[in-house]
Amino acid sequence: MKTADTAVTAGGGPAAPRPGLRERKKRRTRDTLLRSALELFTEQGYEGTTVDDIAEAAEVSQRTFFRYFASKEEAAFFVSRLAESHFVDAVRRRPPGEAPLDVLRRSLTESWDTIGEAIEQLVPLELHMRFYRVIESTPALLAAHLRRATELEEQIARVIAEREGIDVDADPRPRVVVAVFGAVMRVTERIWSAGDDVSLTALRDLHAAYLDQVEPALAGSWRTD
Amino acid sequence: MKTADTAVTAGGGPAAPRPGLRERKKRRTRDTLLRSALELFTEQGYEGTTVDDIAEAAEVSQRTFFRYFASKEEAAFFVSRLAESHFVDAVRRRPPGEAPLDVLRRSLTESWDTIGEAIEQLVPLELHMRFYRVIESTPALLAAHLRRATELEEQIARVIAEREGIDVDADPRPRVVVAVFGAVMRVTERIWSAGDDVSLTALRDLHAAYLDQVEPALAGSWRTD
DNA sequence: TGTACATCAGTGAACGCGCGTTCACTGATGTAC
DNA sequence: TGTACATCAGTGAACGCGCGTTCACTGATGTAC
Repeated sequence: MKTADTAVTAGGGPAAPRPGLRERKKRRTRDTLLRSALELFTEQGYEGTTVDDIAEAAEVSQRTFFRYFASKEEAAFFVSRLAESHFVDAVRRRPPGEAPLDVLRRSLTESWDTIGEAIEQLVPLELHMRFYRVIESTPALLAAHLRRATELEEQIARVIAEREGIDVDADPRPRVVVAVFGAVMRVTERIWSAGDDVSLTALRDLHAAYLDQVEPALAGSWRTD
Repeated sequence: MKTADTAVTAGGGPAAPRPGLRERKKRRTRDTLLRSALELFTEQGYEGTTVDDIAEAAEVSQRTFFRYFASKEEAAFFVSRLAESHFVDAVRRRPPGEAPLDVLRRSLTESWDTIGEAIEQLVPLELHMRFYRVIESTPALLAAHLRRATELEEQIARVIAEREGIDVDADPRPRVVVAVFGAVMRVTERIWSAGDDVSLTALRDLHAAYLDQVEPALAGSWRTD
């Protein structure tokens, strides 16, 4: 299984020349496939949707689907990939000297501020949010999501270590702080996906509240409340 | 996909009457399947091993494999399941009043003390340790492992909440402390599996060292070292 | 503006593969008397 | 201890399914002159 070379082309790059007709057609085909996939996934479930279903909904051949996505899973996580790269970029841009945990926290806030528009270029944001809940409730997707999250964490730990000028393999702190932050993210994602409020705001609030509970949760005793 | 009714029968129960011949044969068949599976997985990889391969190695039909394990994945995680239930039992047995993080820490130490023998009843411990590294290096298995870990964490969070007499859905702390603990576990598992020392002791030491780094990692600034 | 050629997105059909299921059956173990 | 019957582990063969691949091909877009 090779990775298809469908790069996430987010807006924002410095005035890319308008792509040719062929290029625009390609992007349209890809976006149609993507939207069809997410719509079917949310309507009839991930497992209940075959690649043939998606191709048919997008009115292309199954062969064409695989030209754009190396696998069904890659299509499912295409938008997430975009969001993740936004987050990593935000981490890279934080001013030096900022405390690591604050770097993560602020990068998240920052990337959430802008990610919405970027996603809208690809598929309706509301569709993405609904699909996010499908991920949480589909064992195979949740598993893949967690594995991907682990890979992202490793990447971010390296960025943090570099910022701090330390060796990621010698000092446990970069991986630990990122793992803790990620653990809180995943707990809140799960709770959010089980709740009624599908909005991004609800997820953000939940995450902030839980992050504030890390210190109390690790405290010696909980009796003090 | 239904779960096969192959309960993990660990030793320790109060003097179970010696099972009949049929029962002993069943256990032998299951253990042979299990050992064959783990051996093949470590030798030729998880994906490189078909269910037919396993059945053939165990000298039974493929049909019989599925009588014992609902899926290939279930066989892969059979031993892990045993270890997990040991851990949960240990958590349940901690004296009341102990701080939640200490409960987790001590339960792990305690269950690691005894889990080795229990595993040996099933398959050679050394084989299990080697297979654990296969999990970490096989995307599909790592994904499944992480999903399972998440489920286990939810279960433990409920036990902790019950101990503390609080509502797991109203108070974030149980899920947060368990998630943080679990995050450290998984970071250390990954590092351990990439290293040279396959021993359980190495994993234990690494975990203890990393757990001690949680507080420093969350500290405002790292400059103080 | 027009022609000739190169590139490459999309096609259709067929295939390989392994997981997990279904069927009707055999023969060993367990139990009742 | 022996007989008759019930239970149930294991069999063999075939199948359905969907993912992802392979093949030789068509026709639209891009480019050179």
